[in-house]
Amino acid sequence: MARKRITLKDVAKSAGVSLASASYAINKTGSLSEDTRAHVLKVAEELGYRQNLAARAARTGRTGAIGFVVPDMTNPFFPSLAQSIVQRARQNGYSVFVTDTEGDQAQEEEVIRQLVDRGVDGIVWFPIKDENSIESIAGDLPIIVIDRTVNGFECIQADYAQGGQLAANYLLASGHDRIGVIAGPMDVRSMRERCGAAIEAINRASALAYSVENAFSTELSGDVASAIESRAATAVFCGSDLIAVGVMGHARKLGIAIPDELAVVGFDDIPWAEYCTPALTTIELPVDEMASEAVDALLRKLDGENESNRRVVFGVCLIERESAPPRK
Amino acid sequence: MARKRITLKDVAKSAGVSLASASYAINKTGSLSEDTRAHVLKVAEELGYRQNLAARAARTGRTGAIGFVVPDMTNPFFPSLAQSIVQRARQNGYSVFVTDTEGDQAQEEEVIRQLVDRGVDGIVWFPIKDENSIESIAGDLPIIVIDRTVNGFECIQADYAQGGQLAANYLLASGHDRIGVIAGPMDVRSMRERCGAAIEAINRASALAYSVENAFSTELSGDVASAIESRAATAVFCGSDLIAVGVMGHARKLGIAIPDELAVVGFDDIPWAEYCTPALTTIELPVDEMASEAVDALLRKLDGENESNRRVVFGVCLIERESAPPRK
DNA sequence: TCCCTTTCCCTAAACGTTTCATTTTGATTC
DNA sequence: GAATCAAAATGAAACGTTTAGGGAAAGGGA
Repeated sequence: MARKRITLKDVAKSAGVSLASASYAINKTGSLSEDTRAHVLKVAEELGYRQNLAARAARTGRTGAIGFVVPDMTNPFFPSLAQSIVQRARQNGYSVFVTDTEGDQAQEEEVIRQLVDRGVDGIVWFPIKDENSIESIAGDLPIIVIDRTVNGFECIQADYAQGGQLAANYLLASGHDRIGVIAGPMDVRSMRERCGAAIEAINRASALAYSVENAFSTELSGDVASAIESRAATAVFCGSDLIAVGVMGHARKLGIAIPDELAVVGFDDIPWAEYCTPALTTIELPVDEMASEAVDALLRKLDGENESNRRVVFGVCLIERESAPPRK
Repeated sequence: MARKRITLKDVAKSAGVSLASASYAINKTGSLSEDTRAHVLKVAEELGYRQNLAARAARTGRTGAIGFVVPDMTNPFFPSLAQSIVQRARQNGYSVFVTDTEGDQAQEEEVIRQLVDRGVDGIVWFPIKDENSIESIAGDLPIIVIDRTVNGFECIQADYAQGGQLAANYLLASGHDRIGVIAGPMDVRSMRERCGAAIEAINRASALAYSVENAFSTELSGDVASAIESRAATAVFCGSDLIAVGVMGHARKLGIAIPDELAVVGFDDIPWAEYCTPALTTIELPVDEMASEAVDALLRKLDGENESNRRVVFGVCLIERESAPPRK
């Protein structure tokens, strides 16, 4: 059953050429006549030859694998991000090691170190925190940062500030004049940007009812809960959809009608936003594009292009659903 | 900046021993005195030596990597499954290539072939279909099947029939005597099992109102929509949570109150089930345990244990939430 | 005829490991 | 002091590739 693996040597012998020629033929490198190339390829095909990528990696120092490091796979961002990254990488002949760091920075370091050991050619990294220094472990390995901001690396992001503005302006235009902001953790930069922009816009209209902070979770802190109970706002902008879901749940428990008594706008457009009751109005990020760009940027870097410290920002848009209808 | 990578040769030289001894020391194999072993390890540490796993793989034929093949990453199953698999693998020194086949069997073959080329030591496979034959491409590579049933491989599953029964009995015990079943695609075995068991139990109580089929999706087919509109049932069991969400949405649109006029039970306990409105009563599968067992089984196989064609079945349980309260 | 290019192919070294087979070491026994 | 033996250490081959450098054959110009 387990017949021996066909090696390049077998192909070469069977085709009556040298090992080198066989290699050139397979890799379409070197100078070979069309005839021999075709002949070798045909023989390889017949024999069912498959490259041994481990050996190749040993020789070339390039594994054709990249790493994807993510703080938490259950982050609703993750699936579509991962899907796009894996697909895009595969189209270019790369495979992807996916690793979860459980939101723990020690594990994050460890994971990256392991990837380096494995000899990945590069990493797409969704860091836990914005500030970070992993040069010591990653050396000069090409790394692309996604969603967060880390100095010294190319960063792929969405225009969070634009998102906050969009949401705020939308609520203002709908006639709300008492608007609350329920932010996520303000130590992550993208959160500061989205909520900062929202608060600024709302403030300019003198419509800010309150501004509180919550974890990236549907569980609400006491502050947030009492802000809602106060009914000081007729609309809220939430720093993430998860929070928005929590807010809607709590409001329902209090008998506050959504959207009539409280309009809710989220951020991220996670897959379930569409299926909440009421369906969540939210800011959509072009996750697929971001993922593809991350891979593309990484591959470019692998090909030696040096455009370090670039920061690519993708535009976002507002998805109107039921939790915050267009006109009040 | 990019100082040369430290190789085992450097360590050996610096420690004043042969390459072989260095290797033995690092791998804790061979016969070495405790003294030299410790000394080599110390030197390696000082120099910051890191094994080149690609080279090692070339020599040993084992890469320390496994593949995880999944039909669709946006399947709500996926994140927790992936998380557990990746974690468990990492604890045992393995890294995981994650790949999405986009529900396409041609791609599935292609993906598996690529993994084989990469020299993965084994694969955890969530197949698209139950019947399947990939021996030709996978050869004698250790493979564990998860969730589906494929002959010739060890399969890790949940007790779907038990789940169907639980749901049916729960609804019957709650006093329902006209119960509908909205199945998912019946060409997947686990769906046949869960719905078959449910229908049987309901039939025994002569309470079956209707039984229709839908895709794995929140979009409802015409059949399903009209079944709901007919109001022939006071409760439905849905073959998957996604379908249940779709049903609840449609019912709401028709003004059918949930759970009062229509109780709904789902299957899978996807992450959002808890946050639906009303929160979805559903069957929970022990996803983490299944994932861990899959990895463990694979690792056992890699260690030469031969318990092929085993079928491991995990028990499930019913989670009571609001969409189908305990007593009517 | 001689020499120079070009085209094609080959030999052999290298990548960083592991591991087999062998040699060295040093203690123990006669 | 020689012989024996296990333990410890080593030399070198192997894994399946890639690739630099060289050389033979073929063609062309003088």
